[in-house]
Amino acid sequence: MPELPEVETVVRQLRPALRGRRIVGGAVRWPRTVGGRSRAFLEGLTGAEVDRVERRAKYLLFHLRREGGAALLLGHLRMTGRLHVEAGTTPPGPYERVRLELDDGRALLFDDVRKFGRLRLTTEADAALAALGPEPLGPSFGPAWLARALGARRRRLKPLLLDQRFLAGLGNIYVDEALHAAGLHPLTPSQRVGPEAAARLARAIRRLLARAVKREGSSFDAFYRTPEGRPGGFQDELRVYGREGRPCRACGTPIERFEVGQRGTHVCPGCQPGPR
DNA sequence: AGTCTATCCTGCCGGC
DNA sequence: TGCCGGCAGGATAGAC
Repeated sequence: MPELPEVETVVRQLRPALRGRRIVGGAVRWPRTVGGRSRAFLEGLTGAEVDRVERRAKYLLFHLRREGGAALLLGHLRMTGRLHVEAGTTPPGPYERVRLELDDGRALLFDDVRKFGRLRLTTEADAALAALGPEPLGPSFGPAWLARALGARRRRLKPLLLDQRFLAGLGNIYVDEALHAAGLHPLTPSQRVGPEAAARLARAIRRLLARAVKREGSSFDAFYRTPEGRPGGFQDELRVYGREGRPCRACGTPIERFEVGQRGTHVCPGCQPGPR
């Protein structure tokens, strides 16, 4: 599933192909992907020039220059979304939901098997962006911030770390991996995590994400591919996610899987002693 | 304030 | 072999 490292990979690969390009037309094959108003969506985009391509949490930000002023095309891949640039003559695949034609004869394609992904035309003041927590690879996140933030909440670690308003960019895979790397159990109440453990967790999160970006993300199933069509490489380095019943690479204890907040959760009982 | 449930979707897998 | 129920999962809304 696309989380921060996967989205960062997509942004990095799309950036050179899109910067300076003008959108000359397009087609919406599944209106809900763009919020239901396909006509307004395409009219708002046609003629716009892509200024910058950036990432914020798991969102892709396409900053646009238009005659009527600046705008923002906001993308979210959710579970199975895929954005890639292909020749404009590429026939639509079975899961193509949106296509934006570019002035160089190519096209930006949005494929999405499960149709949860979204493209939305908005502005930089979008409420969804304003509500996000800090970037785990950014300057405001670190051991001190995390220790204070965990103490200020009374929630179990896993749902809290998945909450994008608390910290933006982690998903199910990297939360499980970060908690294992820090030796923390997902059910631990956040206010019971001391400064030392919080520092360990903060460092684990940064190290993990940076490494995963380097490996172009994790391709755990058939869904995630980079825009250039390659699978990521970080799945080879996963220590708990998807490894139920197999021995922990650190201590040999079989990895266990259970539900936390309706999420498949993986722990090593040896490395991550339970709370209480 | 925090937790739980349902919703959106489809492909895939296990059971029969 | 084939049908079918259940599951996975990011974000969000609403109930408790």
